[in-house]
Amino acid sequence: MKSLSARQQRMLSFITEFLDDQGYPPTVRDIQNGCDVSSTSVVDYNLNILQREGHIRRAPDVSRGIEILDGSGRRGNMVQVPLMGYIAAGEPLPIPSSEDWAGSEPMETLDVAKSMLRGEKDVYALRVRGTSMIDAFVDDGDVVFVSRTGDVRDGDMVVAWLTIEKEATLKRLYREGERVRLQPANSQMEPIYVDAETLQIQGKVVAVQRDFS
Amino acid sequence: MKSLSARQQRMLSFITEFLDDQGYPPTVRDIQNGCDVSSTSVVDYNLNILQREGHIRRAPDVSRGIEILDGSGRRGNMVQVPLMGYIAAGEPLPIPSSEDWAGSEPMETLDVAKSMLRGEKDVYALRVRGTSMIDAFVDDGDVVFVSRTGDVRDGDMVVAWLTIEKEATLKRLYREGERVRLQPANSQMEPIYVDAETLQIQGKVVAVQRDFS
DNA sequence: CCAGAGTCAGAACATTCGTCCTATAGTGGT
DNA sequence: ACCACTATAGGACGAATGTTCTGACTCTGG
Repeated sequence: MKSLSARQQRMLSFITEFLDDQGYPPTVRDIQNGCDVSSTSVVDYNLNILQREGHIRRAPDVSRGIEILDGSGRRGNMVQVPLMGYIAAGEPLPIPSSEDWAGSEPMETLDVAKSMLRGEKDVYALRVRGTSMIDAFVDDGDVVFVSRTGDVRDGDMVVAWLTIEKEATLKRLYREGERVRLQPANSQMEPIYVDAETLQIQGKVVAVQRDFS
Repeated sequence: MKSLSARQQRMLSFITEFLDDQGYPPTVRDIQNGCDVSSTSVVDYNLNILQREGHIRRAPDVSRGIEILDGSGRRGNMVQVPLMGYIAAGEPLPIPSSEDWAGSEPMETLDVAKSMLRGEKDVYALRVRGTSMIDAFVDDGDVVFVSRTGDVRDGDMVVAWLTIEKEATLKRLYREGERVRLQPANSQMEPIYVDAETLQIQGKVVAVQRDFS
């Protein structure tokens, strides 16, 4: 990939800014004016180079048919994740079944980059209340992102609901025959063992996020 | 704000999907075909309603001049944060001065939602190596987002470099006259006190993120 | 039943806009 | 000097596209 000329770099950043400002791409003549080019043919010429080098994609015969490929701040790279409620030891978990959730009212959502979700689908978020998740390095106020996927493998960090103790907790899960070993993320703490019957897995933890005010 | 007719809702979601797929907005005739409308004038008519109700913004006489206003998955809501390197106790910190950094090579970047950065500017990211940050609830492999802003107030979580011990650490900072109190986030651990001279503040911690593989 | 508002169809019109043709410099290689 | 290649201009053609005009259909309230 060759390096871009000054004019080409200027055009590329102009297109990006124009897109951020206006919400739609610029025309050839917009670029011509914005970058002090004296002819539309020069813009066309350099746009083709930008396309050849993989920076943009052009749709032929389509006005404003420019798509920016690099710089991943693109629209499709963001997802809105529903914040379903709180998770705390001793409190019942909001159990978001897919159907329930599809028809439910629009609730608070969090914007996150798709890359943060590791390609997991069907993700929701829970805010941690209290310091009961300390053994998973999760503090009061943190947000955990949970994937509802059924595919939970040994060693995954899961949201577990202990039906007897009536406690929600974040642990790494290992199936050991009849029983299940729940291993804290914090190596200084001991694992606990429970009967597989007394455990409900609410989902796999994909990411944790902590903000400071 | 009136509720939208079925056709208007269909048009709105069509525009959104078209934008995600193509990277640029649809034309009136694209919408006409995509939503099974028999005339461009009907599309124009309903687009004006969508604009009046605040869902889109139209630029007059501009092809594809449609900007989607609601739905926050918009391009401008994402930022690319440079991942500057590692932070670990005992290792020197990469010190990204603004000038240094502006001219430096393109490095790995992380996509994050703007909302996660709490409006902080001049943010970079560091990956935590080792378990030396446990007292800040930060584990090996976590990513911390740091704002280079000069505005650090008492109680803020900061990236501190102890020049004598040659250690990097994450602590809450309180200025107490000549000396500085560095308070771990973990309440079970004791604060440490250092001379203000032996401390370099590399920035304020804005957020922490942990991914599971 | 009628008036008026809201919605829709079809077509024509005037721009906007991508593309292409031609021409002029500059550069490096032979 | 000659040629190939790249970058730049100016302009013109034709397709793409927003806008507008006319007419019709439905529905509601009086």
